Amino acid sequence: MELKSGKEMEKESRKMMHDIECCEVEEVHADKVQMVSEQMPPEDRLYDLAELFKAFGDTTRIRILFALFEADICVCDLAASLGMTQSAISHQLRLLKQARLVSGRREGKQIVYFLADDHVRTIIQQGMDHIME
Amino acid sequence: MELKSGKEMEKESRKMMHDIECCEVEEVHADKVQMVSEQMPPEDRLYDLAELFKAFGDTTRIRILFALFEADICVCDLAASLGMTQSAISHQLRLLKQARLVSGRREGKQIVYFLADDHVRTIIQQGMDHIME
DNA sequence: CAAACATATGAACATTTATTCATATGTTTG
DNA sequence: CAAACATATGAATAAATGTTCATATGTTTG
Repeated sequence: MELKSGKEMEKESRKMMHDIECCEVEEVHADKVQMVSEQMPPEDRLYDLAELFKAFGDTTRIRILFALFEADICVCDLAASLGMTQSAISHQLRLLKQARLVSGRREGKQIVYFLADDHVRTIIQQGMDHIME
Repeated sequence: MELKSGKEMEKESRKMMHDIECCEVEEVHADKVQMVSEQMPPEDRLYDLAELFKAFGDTTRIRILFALFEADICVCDLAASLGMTQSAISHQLRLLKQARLVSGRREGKQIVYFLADDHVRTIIQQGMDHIME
C-alpha cells in the first residue's frame, strides 16, 4: 500500500495549501495534477490513439465501413454504393488502410476491400450505443 | 426465409450479367450495391457517429479524457496537468461536452469536469486494443 | 503488345479545426 | 458592492482535411 518514492518532503512542505487557490499560482491541486501525469500514457501512444479515432471521424469513411460490414467490396462498387467519385473513395480507403481498419486483396483487375479486424465492429457498435443512449 | 418485395422482375432481367464489368457501367455488382444501401443507417445517424468519433480524434481531447479517468478535475488543473492554456482547454471541453463525453458541475468558483458515462472508457479501451494488436 | 480497365496518387482548392489573444460572464470574498 | 478569481467565448490565424481533376500505375484481354 505504501509507495513512497522520495517525494515526502515536498509533500510535507505544501500540505494543506494545495486546494486553496487555483489558476493564478503554479501549483494547483498538486495531488491530482501529479496523479494525472503519472497515469498519462506516453506521447506516441496518445498520438496513435487520436489518429485511430480520426479515421472514424468522417461520414464518408463511416459509410465505407458500414458498407464493408455487409460484404467485401471493390472500389468501384463502393463508389457506386455511396454515390461518390472513385478518386474520393480511393483517397479515403488509403486513410482507412493506414489506420489498419481495412485491407485490400487483388481479384483480377479489381481490388476488393474488407474489414481488417473485429475491433472496427466493436468500436462502431460502442459509438452507436453512445449516441443512442 | 423468403423476402420478396416486388423486385424479382428487375433481378430476372439482369441476372448473370451483374459481375461482368465494373466501373464503366452504371450498374455494377448490383446485388452488393443494393444490400449495402439497404443496410446503411440513415444519414443523420451516420453524421452523429462521425461527430462522436471526431471528438476522440485529437490528442488534446484524448489527454483530457485520460486525465478524467483518474479524477474529476477543474479546468485550471487540467490546464496545469497538460501544460496548456486555460482557453485552449476550455474550448476543447466545450467540444467534449457537445459530444456528451464529459459534463461539468460547479463547485464554488470552479467548474469540475467528469466523464459523462462509461462508453468513454470502453471506446478508448477498444481503441487501445486496436493500436496494440 | 496495345487498348481497355480498375485503382492510386499528386496538386489545387475550399472547408474545417486547434490555438491564441482579448474580453465577457458569473462566482466568491473582503 | 467592488475586487479577485475561474471559466467561457468571439475573432483571427495557421495548420489539417476532403474532394476534384488530371494523370500515373498495374492488370487483363483481344
